Amino acid sequence: MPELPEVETIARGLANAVVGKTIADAVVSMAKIAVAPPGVSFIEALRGERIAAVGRRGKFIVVQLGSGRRLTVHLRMTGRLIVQAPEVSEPHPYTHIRLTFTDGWRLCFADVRQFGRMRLLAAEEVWDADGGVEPLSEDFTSEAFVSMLDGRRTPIKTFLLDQKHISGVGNIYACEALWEAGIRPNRPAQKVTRPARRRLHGAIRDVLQRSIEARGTSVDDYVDAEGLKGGFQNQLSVYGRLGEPCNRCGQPIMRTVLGQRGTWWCRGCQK
DNA sequence: CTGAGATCCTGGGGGC
DNA sequence: TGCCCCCAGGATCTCA
Repeated sequence: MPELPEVETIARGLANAVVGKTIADAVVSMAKIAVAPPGVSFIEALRGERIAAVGRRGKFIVVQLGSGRRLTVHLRMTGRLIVQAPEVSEPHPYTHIRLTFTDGWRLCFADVRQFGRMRLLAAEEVWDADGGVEPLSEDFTSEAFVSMLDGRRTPIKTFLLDQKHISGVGNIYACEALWEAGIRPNRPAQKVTRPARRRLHGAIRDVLQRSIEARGTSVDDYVDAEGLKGGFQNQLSVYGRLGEPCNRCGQPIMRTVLGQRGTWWCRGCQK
């Protein structure tokens, strides 16, 4: 499941690989995956577009095009972006969209479960009005986070997963940050003490930053745009570690369900 | 504001 | 061994 660190890693790799290239042609083999503004043909609009830049917003990869239009990509659980050299002939399995550049290189969007989307935006289209704060930006201050939790009765972990509040945190990093801060995932957000909120704020930033440095977490089969696995799975403290001893207190890691999501935590040191 | 439940999909795991 | 059933999971939507 690509979350902020994985999406950041992919975006950086993609920037290296495709910025400056010009799209010669696009092939869409599953229509629902490729979304365009009303009356605009996804394929026609992309022909001749130059890739100006590649960035990230929350869990979205944002491709800036020469015309001022943008392409946003959300990978959901199993989506992948693959850069292929001209000499690679066999298509990647489950490829639904393929962009071919004028130099013969290709960018493929593949997705087993078909939940991901590639969306073409009009030049001035506002698309992330509801998006939350970027947790690694300067706007995400400790004070801002502390007050965000006031009056929220929802479990703290559910709060962290809501992209309207904080953009880019998913299941893995919500679990890890709560462990690092020593907070029980089902604690109502408003009941988290102020010192604990400050610890959590630091833990979110720390865990995301460390994962970016490790090029993300490869559980299931996540790989970046260059086909490389991440390394943060070796640093996970709770996620996916049911029954294993806690690194901090030795108690076995628990798994419960919160907001219909698997949740891993330690009864010994998360209060 | 909040939570519950449905929806979208398919590979793979569990059960028999 | 083989087959069927069922479920995970991010975002979004409806309903209570």
